[in-house]
Amino acid sequence: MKETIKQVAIDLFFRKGYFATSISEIARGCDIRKASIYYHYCGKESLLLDIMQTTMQDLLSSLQASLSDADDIEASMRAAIRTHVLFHLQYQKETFIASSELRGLSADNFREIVAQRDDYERIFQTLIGQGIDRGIFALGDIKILSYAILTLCTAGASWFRPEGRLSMEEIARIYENFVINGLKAAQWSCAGPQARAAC
Amino acid sequence: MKETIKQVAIDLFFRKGYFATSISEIARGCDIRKASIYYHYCGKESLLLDIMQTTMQDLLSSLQASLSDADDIEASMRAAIRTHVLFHLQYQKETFIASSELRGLSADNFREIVAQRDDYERIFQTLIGQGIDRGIFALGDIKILSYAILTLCTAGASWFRPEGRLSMEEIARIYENFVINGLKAAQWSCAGPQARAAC
DNA sequence: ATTCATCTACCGACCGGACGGTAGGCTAAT
DNA sequence: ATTAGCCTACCGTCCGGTCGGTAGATGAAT
Repeated sequence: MKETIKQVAIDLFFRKGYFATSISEIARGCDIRKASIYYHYCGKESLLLDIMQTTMQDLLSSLQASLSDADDIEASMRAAIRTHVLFHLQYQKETFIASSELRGLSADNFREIVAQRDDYERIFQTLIGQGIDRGIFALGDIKILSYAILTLCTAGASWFRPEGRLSMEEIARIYENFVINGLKAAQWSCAGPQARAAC
Repeated sequence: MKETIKQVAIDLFFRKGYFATSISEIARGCDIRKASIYYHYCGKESLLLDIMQTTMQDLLSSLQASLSDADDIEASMRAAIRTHVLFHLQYQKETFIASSELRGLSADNFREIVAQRDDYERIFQTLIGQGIDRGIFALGDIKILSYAILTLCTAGASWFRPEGRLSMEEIARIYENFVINGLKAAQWSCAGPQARAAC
C-alpha cells in the first residue's frame, strides 16, 4: 500500500502540482481514507521527500553505471547525456516533480536534495572540464555549459509525450549529438569568423 | 496600486509559487487589506492571467522587433535566440511564472496562453525550417529542435542570478553560439564519423 | 485447541486554521 | 451627491493533521 500511495502521489503531483494536490485526493486514488495515509507517511512533505530521494538516488546510480564502462572523455560524455535524457524521459513524472517542486520542501530537506543534485551536476562539470583540458571540447564556461546541458535535457520531461511521434531513443540520440557538437563547435564562436572559414 | 499589486504578485509567485501564495500575502506586500485586491482584480486567477498575458505579449513583440532588421536566416536566428535569452533573463520572474504556472489557469485561459506560446514557437520553427531548406542548418527534426532550443534558453530563467558571475549579455552570447553551432553541426551526427573527419 | 496479547492497517469523526471570496461601510476627492 | 479606493468583518469550504478505536492476522503460552 505504501508503494501504491507513492505512485498515486507521483501521478497527482505531476499532473496537478504538489500544492494543488490534497491528501484526500491521494487517498481517494488509493481507495482508502485520508487518515490511513498517515500510517505510512508522517505527513505530506515526507511523501514528496520520499519521491525526490529515490528519484535522485536512482538518477545518480544510473549515471554512475553508464560511466563505468566508457573509456574516453567523449564516450563518457555521450553516455552521460544519453543516460540523463533517457532517465528523464523514462521517469518523466518523477524527474519533473524532483526538478519543479523543490519549494515544497522545508529547509533541511531542501538542502539534502539540492546537495544530491549538486553531486550529480558536478559529475558533468568534471567531464566538461576534462574534455576542455584535453582539447576535445572547446573553451567555455563550465558552469554555464553544464547548466545549459542539464536543463536542456531535463526540460525534455516537461514536453515529452510517451505516445508521441518519436521514441525515447530517437530523442536521446538527437540530444546527444546536439550537445556533443555544441561542446565541440563552441570554439568557432570564440575564435571568430576566420576560424570558422578555415574549417 | 494595480501595478503595485501586480509587481508584488510577480515577486511572490516567483519565489513561492502560485498555489503557495495567498491573496492576504500579496495584500500585505502592498500594505493594503485583502479585500482591496478585489477592487482591482476579480480574483486570484485573473491576477495570474494578467501577468501571463502581458508577459507573452511583450515576449512576442520583442521577438518581432528583433527580427525586423535582420537580413538573412542565420542573422535572424541569432537575433531570435539572443532576444529570447535576454528577455528571459531580464524578465526572469515573469517568464518563470509564465512557463511554470500554467496549471493555475482554468481551461479557457489556459488555451489562450498556450495559443500565444504556440504562435511564438512557430516563429522559431519557421526559422529552423527555412535554415534547413537553404542548407544553412543541418537536417533535423524541427519540432524537437525548437523545443530543445526554447526550453534551453527558457530554463536560464530558473537558475540565473542577476548578481552572479556573468552578465546577461555574456550568457546570451554563449547560448547564441551554442545553439547556432548545434544547428549547423548537427549534420555530423547524421552523416557519421567519416564526415566529421573530413572537416 | 483455545486463550490472550500484540501488532498491522485501516477507519470515522473531528480540530484549528487558512484559504478565496463577499457584503457593506467609511472617507476623501471630485 | 457621487464615486473611487480602501476598510472591517464575515462567510463557507477545504486543508493538513490528530485522535480514539477496531477488524483481523499473528504467535506464543497454556
